[in-house]
Amino acid sequence: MNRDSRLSSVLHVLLHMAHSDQPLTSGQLASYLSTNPVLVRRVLANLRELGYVSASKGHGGGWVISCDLNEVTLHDIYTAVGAPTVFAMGNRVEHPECLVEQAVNSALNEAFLEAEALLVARLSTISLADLSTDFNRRYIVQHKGHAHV
Amino acid sequence: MNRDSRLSSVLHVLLHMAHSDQPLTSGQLASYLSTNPVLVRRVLANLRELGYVSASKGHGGGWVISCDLNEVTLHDIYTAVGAPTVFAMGNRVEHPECLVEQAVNSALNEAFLEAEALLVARLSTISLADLSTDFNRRYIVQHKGHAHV
DNA sequence: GGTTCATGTAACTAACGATATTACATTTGA
DNA sequence: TCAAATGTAATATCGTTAGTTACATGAACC
Repeated sequence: MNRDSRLSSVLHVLLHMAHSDQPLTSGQLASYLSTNPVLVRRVLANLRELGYVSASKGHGGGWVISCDLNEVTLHDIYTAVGAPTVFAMGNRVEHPECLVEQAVNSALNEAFLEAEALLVARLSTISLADLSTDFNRRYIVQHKGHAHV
Repeated sequence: MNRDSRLSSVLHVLLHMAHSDQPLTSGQLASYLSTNPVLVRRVLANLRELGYVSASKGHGGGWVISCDLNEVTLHDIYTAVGAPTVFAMGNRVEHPECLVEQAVNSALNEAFLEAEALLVARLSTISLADLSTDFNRRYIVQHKGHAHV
């Protein structure tokens, strides 16, 4: 199956933007992801409409974060990129009159909805600032005590 | 995304088999799913290799359940059909050296693994017999008290 | 024995969605 | 004015599930 990596991608570039003191172009961000600048502009366009980032054109332009990292959670970003389908599995076409299918779908749906609720709850507890803190911790470890600005 | 419905499908036909007193052909089972007999044979072949069902050829042949409904859980069936990918989302190609990606992937992976663990736990608590019981309950409700055999 | 009905399985096609690419208009700053 | 950047549409690529066709094999019934 072709897994949707937009959430992972956009978090990746957001964190790069959070640790840059100047705008980053879609070309630079794309190189971090080993992908195409158009994809970056496309996925960041969703965040721009919600005010999480802003873009400027022309020389010295690019993308900057325009929100409080403490206020935005991974669930907010998940929603911003279009709340992609969580599960790669699902029911077949519904045949509402088939009692067998009703019994099966009822059991599966309950299990999937519980798992999705837990996932959403977890994503809601993690802010972009938490990710940034974790990055700084990793940076300090790798550079033996010298903190990243 | 193209959602995998093999688990749902196979549970559906298993329950039909559980409530039939004679073998059901792949053609009959396919009509319950509005699909093709070959697909049914393909997905049931996995269960046959594990002894959950057995098939007989020729006149009067078809598929029957050959396991104890109380002993087999939805997780067993999930495993039998190949343990399909649970989530439709995932990380991009890994760049192990990028600390930003490490921080993002760490947070996402933890959330996804927790949700998957809950899903597996739920599927493990539901037996085929539970589904059968639920079907009978629905049957009685619809037929105003006359139980299905 | 021969016919019919069923599974077993390989090979191929179709459909779908995420990703990737190309192209070009628009805006901005030096 | 020119170069650099976004904005966006149109299109191609790729991988996976689902669906189809074809045919070999085996079993039951006459």
